[in-house]
Amino acid sequence: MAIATQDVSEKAKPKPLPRVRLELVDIFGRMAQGLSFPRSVGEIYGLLYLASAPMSAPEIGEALSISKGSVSTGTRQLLALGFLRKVWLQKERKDYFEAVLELGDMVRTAYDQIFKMRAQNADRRLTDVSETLADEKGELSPEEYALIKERLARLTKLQKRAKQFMPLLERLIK
Amino acid sequence: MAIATQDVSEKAKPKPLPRVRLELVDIFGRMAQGLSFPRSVGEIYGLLYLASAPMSAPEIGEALSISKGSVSTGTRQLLALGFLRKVWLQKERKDYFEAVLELGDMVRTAYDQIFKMRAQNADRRLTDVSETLADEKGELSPEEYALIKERLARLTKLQKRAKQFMPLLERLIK
DNA sequence: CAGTTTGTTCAATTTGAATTGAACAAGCCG
DNA sequence: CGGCTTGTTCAATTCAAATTGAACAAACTG
Repeated sequence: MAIATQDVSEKAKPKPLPRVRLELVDIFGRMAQGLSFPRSVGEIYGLLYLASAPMSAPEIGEALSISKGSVSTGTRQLLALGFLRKVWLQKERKDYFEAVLELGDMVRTAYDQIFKMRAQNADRRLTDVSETLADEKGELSPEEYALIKERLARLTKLQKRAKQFMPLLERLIK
Repeated sequence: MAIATQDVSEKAKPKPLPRVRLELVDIFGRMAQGLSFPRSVGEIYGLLYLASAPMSAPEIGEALSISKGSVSTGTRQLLALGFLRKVWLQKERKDYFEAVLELGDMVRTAYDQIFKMRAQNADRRLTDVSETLADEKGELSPEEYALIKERLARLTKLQKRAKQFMPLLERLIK
């Protein structure tokens, strides 16, 4: 009877992650939080970023001790953002995931999706306010009307500048 | 006996805000959330942005129906970020606040405080990970070591680019 | 087909941040 | 001084987002 140097149980060989990987998981987890994504989303990416082979959802859940549900929603988000790729490994039926390493591209995507959309939104809402002001003109004292008008104009100007700025920024990023 | 057309109670004449102002309060509130600040902080700024005169803390609380505590912490944060100014109005003993309208300047401040600080942080942490990798070299298979090393190098490169990028961005902003 | 594994969805729970409100400190006024 | 107003701090509460876990669906396996 051979001396078992390691637990060689039938299926699970969870083999703890090396510290480097744990640290990167943590870093990306925090980074995600900072960008107001769920921490777990960042952790998944951090885990896969240093993986030497694609990992399956159950493996990911195991390694990070998070639930099936979280892995499922987390990977979905990351796929949608283009941070992860699905990989069909041999004739396995499981899904496998790998990190997209080209983070530069991702920055661009994020910029387009988040920043640009927000700018548009802000634009629309600011227009709405100006309309409201026009509607209310009668109910406001002339002084108040003038003051508000001036300040809204300020905001609009600022926004115009921001808009001019964006293509420049885009060129730099790309 | 004159007919009271309005409630002329002894002290509080809360006079509801015009719709324009409410809308801007809402916009700035949401914007704050988007930038992961407390909504109330954005609302306070939005309120003051269209105020025709400085407002006291109790007035702010009243207008937004938020508590003394929130007003106190909110104004503190906004003052710290430079979005608000304290104004000593005549010989009043209350503090009065007014919005700093130069939002362009504020963008600069925010950039310095938030973005720059984050970049530094990421930097430090990435260095730490590389050190950990060096420590662990012995415990990793040569292949894994090589792979991790390569990927960390990628991140470091990305970060260098980001760093080079920053002064450019700064020049554009200023 | 029954049994197993994988993955999704959603209601319940947990967790963490924002907000409240009460206790306290400080300044002013009669 | 005693009462009144203002402002801060902090513990308790509330609220929203993230996470879990259970129920379900789908795909494969013997």
